Amino acid sequence: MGITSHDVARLAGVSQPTVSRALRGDTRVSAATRAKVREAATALNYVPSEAGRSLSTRSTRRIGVLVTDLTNPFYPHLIAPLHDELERLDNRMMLFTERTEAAVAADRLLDRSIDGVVLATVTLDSTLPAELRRRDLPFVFLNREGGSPTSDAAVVDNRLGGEIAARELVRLGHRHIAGIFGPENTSTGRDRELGFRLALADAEIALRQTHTRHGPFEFETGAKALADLLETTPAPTAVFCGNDVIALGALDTAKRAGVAVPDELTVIGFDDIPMASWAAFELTTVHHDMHEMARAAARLLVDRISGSADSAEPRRVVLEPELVRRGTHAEVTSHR
Amino acid sequence: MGITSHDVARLAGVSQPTVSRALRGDTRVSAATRAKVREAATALNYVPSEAGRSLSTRSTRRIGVLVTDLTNPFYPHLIAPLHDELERLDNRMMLFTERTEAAVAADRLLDRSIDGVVLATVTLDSTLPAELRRRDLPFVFLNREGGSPTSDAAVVDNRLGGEIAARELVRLGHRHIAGIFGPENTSTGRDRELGFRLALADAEIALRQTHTRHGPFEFETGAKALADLLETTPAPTAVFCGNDVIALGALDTAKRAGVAVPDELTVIGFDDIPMASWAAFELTTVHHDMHEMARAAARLLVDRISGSADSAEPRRVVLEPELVRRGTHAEVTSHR
DNA sequence: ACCTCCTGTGTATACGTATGCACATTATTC
DNA sequence: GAATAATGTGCATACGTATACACAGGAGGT
Repeated sequence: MGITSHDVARLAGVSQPTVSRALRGDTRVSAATRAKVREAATALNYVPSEAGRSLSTRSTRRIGVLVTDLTNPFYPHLIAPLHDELERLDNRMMLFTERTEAAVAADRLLDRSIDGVVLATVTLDSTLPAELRRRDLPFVFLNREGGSPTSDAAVVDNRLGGEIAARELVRLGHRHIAGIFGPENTSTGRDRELGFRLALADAEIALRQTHTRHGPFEFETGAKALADLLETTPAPTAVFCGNDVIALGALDTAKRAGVAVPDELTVIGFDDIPMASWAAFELTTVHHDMHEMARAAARLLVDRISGSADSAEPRRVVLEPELVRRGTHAEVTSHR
Repeated sequence: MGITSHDVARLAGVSQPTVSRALRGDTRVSAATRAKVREAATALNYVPSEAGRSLSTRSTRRIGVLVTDLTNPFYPHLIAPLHDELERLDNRMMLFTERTEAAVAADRLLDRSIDGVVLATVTLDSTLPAELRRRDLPFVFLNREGGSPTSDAAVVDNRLGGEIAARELVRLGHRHIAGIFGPENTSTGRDRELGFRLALADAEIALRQTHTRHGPFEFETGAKALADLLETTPAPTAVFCGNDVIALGALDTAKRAGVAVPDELTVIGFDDIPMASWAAFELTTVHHDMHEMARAAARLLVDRISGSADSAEPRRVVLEPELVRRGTHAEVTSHR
């Protein structure tokens, strides 16, 4: 059935350990033997068994990636570069898309089939980070952070991003401002809202309770929330959305309701996913380098696993956001 | 470090094999012993080693999924239900997003770390299916098929889908018709084009060479191709796109070029991804049940692996497409 | 009381690779 | 030319789990 190193050894006329050494580039093996072994291995189409190797080396070169919802257009743009960087570092990616993140999932992570975990959609109240730490399974936060600050993480300066959005709205003369924020139990949701509120407060602009909504970072959140907000008086002239996907939902509702963007309503998003620049949207948004963030997370984790980040203090990579002005923002023309 | 079944055995005062039997629900183990073992396992937070189990059982309950590009909005909607169905069948998903699909990738698949493969972006000329068959690694085609017809597959009736699109354009009175098709070396690209051409021919409408483009199933393909097509004379009054993502690219160009859809140009897509129904697009498209297709692929593969599809002939699940009329189609009003 | 059968558990071993250690062979040194 | 060092390879074993098989002990039958 499966070709093993013993088969290769027999054909090459050497012992099994010599096969292992020859193929792994052990310098103590002679050139002649190495050639013989390589030849035999090729002839038999030998591929080393991953399970055997893992059992022996106690390392799998496999990384678990936890995401709640793949169909959210945001995550693929995080996962793709993450995958590529992990491959570059000679690790394979194992994707877990769990709605639950419960104890059930934990066993999947703790069966020693992965060397570490990338947490991309953790909530602030999740017990998973603590559990992983307790079991000595290395992990890194990507995009979102957990409650405990003593972990490796690759994130954006979300608070600054919120401030940037707020300052732009102020600059454009908006006074009736609304916010459709992400979940309060995520670091991204919380920090973007915090920065936004602080900068508005600095400009002495109130963010009314009635102009505030929260929800998951999904299209439907923006769609429903804006429908609500359009009913309020005074109607907001601008709305800041917790991320681009929410903003796209808001734009959808605006279009259906016949509200002109940006003439009657300014919309600002967060993330600058590729769709934001499509002609159908031309979304003004807070940009950051998602690819670099994902790659940084991969590097942090692999460093941690290899121990070159030797039980050192946690390392954080924080990216700078910046505003990208496109077509969904405008100065206030008339407001009563 | 890691807790093993030996540790559990010692604590429970039994032998290691008894631990294995007790935890796996072997009926020959007494209730009392089972309880003791369970208790010890819980106390120690024991999680069985995946590598040890795989080595012993020669099965990993892990499925490889091959996709070229995750950031293409189409694939997440295939991968999400695939993941869920695999989990439901007690298998884990291992994602491989390879630009290459070369021999490099093959070793990843052949190291016995997966029990089977879902091929979601195979080309007709790929040698991978033959290689997998040669190594006795079960696989299933999802969405696209390879050249060899003797494999399990879950696909759409793409030819019928192409015919449906063509008939609709004919019905609407279009005579100057264009096509932006997918790659000719994919079954989806080829069959949709074939069906489209056949149905047009039935209506005695010519599809001019100058009104035909091919390219990867990407946004840019549609965007660039439509820019080209708008330069031709007579300009097409309708364009059929190989899939929705291409169609969205075409809509993007139409919008930028000031071409009114559907008044001046009818656009029809394929797949009916969720974005197609967004207000920004309202894309008329050929719908099929992507979720069911993905789930079917998962079931076919798992059946094949478990051997209940005992070396039987290949099984194909073919889904029926149907037209969904939204806002990007219209009758021809004036044409010279 | 003997034999048989069944139930439950332990013993031995397989799965495939990697590595510490011993050892044989050859090269090096004085 | 003998002692020593360097080089290359094999032997034994570990990694953690699952399973074929042996076997002890008790139940049931006559």
